[in-house]
Amino acid sequence: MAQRRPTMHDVARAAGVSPATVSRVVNNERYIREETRAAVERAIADLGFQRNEAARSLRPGQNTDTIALVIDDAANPFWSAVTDGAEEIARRHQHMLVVASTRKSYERERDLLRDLVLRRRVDGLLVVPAAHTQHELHTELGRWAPMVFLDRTPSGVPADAVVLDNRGGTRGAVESLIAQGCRRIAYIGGDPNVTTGKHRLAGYREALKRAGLPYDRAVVRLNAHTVRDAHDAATELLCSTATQGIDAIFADNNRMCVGLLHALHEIQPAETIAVAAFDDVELADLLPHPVALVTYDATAFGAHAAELLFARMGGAHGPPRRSVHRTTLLIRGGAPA
Amino acid sequence: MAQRRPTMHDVARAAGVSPATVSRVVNNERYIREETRAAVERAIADLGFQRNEAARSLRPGQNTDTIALVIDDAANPFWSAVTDGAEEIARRHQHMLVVASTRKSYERERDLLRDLVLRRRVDGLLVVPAAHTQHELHTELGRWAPMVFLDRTPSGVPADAVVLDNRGGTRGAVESLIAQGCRRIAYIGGDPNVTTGKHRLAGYREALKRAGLPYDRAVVRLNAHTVRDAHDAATELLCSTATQGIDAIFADNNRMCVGLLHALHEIQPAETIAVAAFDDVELADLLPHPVALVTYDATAFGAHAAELLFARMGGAHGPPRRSVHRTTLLIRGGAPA
DNA sequence: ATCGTCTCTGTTAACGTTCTCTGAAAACGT
DNA sequence: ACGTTTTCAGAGAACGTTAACAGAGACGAT
Repeated sequence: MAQRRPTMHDVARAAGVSPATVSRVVNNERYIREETRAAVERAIADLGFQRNEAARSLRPGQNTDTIALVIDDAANPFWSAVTDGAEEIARRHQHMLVVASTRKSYERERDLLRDLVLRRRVDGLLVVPAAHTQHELHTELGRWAPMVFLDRTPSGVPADAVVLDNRGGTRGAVESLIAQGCRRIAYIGGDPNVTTGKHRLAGYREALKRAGLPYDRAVVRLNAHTVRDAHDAATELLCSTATQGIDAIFADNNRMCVGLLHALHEIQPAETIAVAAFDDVELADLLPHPVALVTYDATAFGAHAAELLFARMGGAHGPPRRSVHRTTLLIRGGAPA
Repeated sequence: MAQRRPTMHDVARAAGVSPATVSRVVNNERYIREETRAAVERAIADLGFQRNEAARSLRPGQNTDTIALVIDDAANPFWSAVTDGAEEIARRHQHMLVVASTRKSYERERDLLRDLVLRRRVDGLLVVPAAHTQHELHTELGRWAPMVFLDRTPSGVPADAVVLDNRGGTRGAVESLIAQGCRRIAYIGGDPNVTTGKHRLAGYREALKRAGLPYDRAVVRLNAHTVRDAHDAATELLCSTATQGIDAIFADNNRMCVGLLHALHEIQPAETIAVAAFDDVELADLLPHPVALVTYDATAFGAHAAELLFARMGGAHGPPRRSVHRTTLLIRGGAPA
C-alpha cells in the first residue's frame, strides 16, 4: 500500500536531533532538555509518527505489550463477558488482547499456543486448556511467557489458575432440587475429563450422597458437546422407558441447559421436570417454568484472571495460586402468578 | 524469563549452513538441494525453532499475518458468532485475529485504530465504526491497511462494507405486526445516528406509511444503549398515560429486546402487547408469548466480511463493494399449546 | 586549577529476519 | 570444446528501534 510510514529517523531529521534522542522522548527518559523534547514532540505530531512495535520488540528484553486469551469455543456467549473483563484489564495496562479459539481441538490448542508464544511473542497467556492435558507443552511455553489457566486447570502444570466453584455450585443446585422433593435427578454433561466437568459431576454425586439418594449411571449422560447433543440426550432421557421416573435434570453448562430446555419444550412431559444448570442464561428468567441456575460474575471472572496474569508479568514470585470464584444459586423463571 | 529462544542462526549452525539458507527453507523457496532442506528441517525440529514474526515483519513489504476485528461492545453476545466466523476465515488464511472493543467510545476507536494500523501494523481491519464519523481517520488508515466495515457504514469512506438488510428486515417485522392487527406500534432504539439505527427506524416508518398508519414521535424512544436503558424506556412506554393504546413494540436490536421483554414480564400489562425485534435472542423460542425476530446467520456474516477483507489484502481492485446480508423473519415463542 | 557529578545528546552496534549480490558448480545446447 | 542457462548456497546489508558508550558542557566542592 503506497509510501512509507514515518520512522524515528524522519522525526529526528525534522526536529534536527538524532534518532536516539527521539527514542528518549518517546520513552519518556530523563535528561532531555525541555526545548528538545518540545521540538521532537512537534515533529512527531506533524508527521503523525507512531513507533513501530515490531522493531521495538525485536530488541532483547523488550515485550510486545500483547496478551492472548485462548478459549475453546468462540461461539459460546459465556466468553463474551469473560473477554470483556479481560480486555478491560489489558487496556488498563496498555496491552492489547488477542482472542483465539481452539474449537476444542487438541492440535489446534498446541499450534495456537506455540504460535502465540514463540512466533508472535505475546507477553502472557490466559488459557482455557483443552481436555487432553498437554503437560510438557504448557510447561515449556510457560518458560517464555507467564500463563494463567482460566475456568479449567490442567494437572501438573505449576501455573496460576482461576476457576469457579464447580463442585460447590453444582452441589448447591442439586440440593435445591432435592429440597423441593426431587428424588430421581438426571444429569447431562459435557466432557467428564476436563476439570469443570469432573468437579460438577462430583458435586452432583456429593449432593445425592448426602441426601441418601443412589447414584444411577443410567440417568447420567456425558460427552455432549453442542446444544444439539444436549437436546438429543435430554430427549432420550425423557422418552426412554429405561429412564422413567425422572423428576429433575441438571445441565452441566449453558449449552447443555439450552439444549435441555428445548427438549423439554418440545416434549412437554406429563409430570413436571425440575431443571437446574451451571452458568447463567439470558432470558431464563422469563421462562414459564422455574430454573435453578448456578450463576457468577463472568466479567469479574475474566478481569480477575487478567489481573493475576499482569501480576506475574510484573514479576510477582511465589507458588502458583488457585483462585476460586464463588457462585450464586438463582431461581430464574416461573412466571410470578 | 530465562534463556534465549532459538534463532535462524542457531538452526544454521546446527545444520551446518548459513542463515540465509535456513530462511530459504522456512519460506519454501526454490533452488534448495533436497539434502540441505532435510538437514535444516531436522535442525528446526530438534531445536523447536519458530520464526520470530517481529523480525520478519520488520523487513519492508512484509506483513504481520494479523487482522483485527474492532467491535463496539464485547459484552454483546451478537459478536460471539460474528467473531467465530471471522476467526475461522482468518485461520484458513493463516492469519491471527485480534479482537478489540471500543466500548462505544469515539476516542477509543481512534486510539485503537491508530494503534492497530500504525504501531502493530495489522494487515487488515474489520471495523464496526462508532457513531461519530471519523472520515479523515478511516481514509488515512485505509492507505496502510485495507478496511472492511462491518454492520455499519461510515459515510464518505471508500471501503467495502458488509451490512444486514436493516431497513427491509425491520419493515418486514413491523408489517407482520400490522398484519396481525396492531395499530399503535412503539419503537425502542439505540443511537439513531449510526446507519443500523437509522435504517431500522426508516424501515419502521416505511411499514407504517405503507399501511397508512401515522408516525407518532411520542411512542418512539431512541438513544437507549444498554439493556437497562431499554427496560426503562419500555416501562415508561407501558405505564405513561401519554402513551396509552400501544398494542405492539419493536426493539431495535437484541439488547433492546431483552430489556423490553423484562419490562413486559414485570408489568404484565392487561392488554397483550405484540413484540418484534431485530437480531435473534437465544431462548426466545421458549418464551410464553410470541416474538417476531429479524434473524440472520451471524457466523456467515462475520465470515463473509473476513473473506472480503482477504480479497482486498490479496490485491483485489475495483470500486468499494457493499454487501447486504439477507434477514429472515421468524416467529419465536408462544408455547404451541 | 582539579576533580567529580550531573545533565544532555550523538555514535554505534546490536536484535532476527529477508533480500540483493555474487559466485561456484552442474546441466544443456551448439 | 565452448558459452549459456539453471541450480544451489554464502556474504552482507538492510528494516526501525533501543542500549551501551562516549563526550561535552555546567556546576559545585576541594
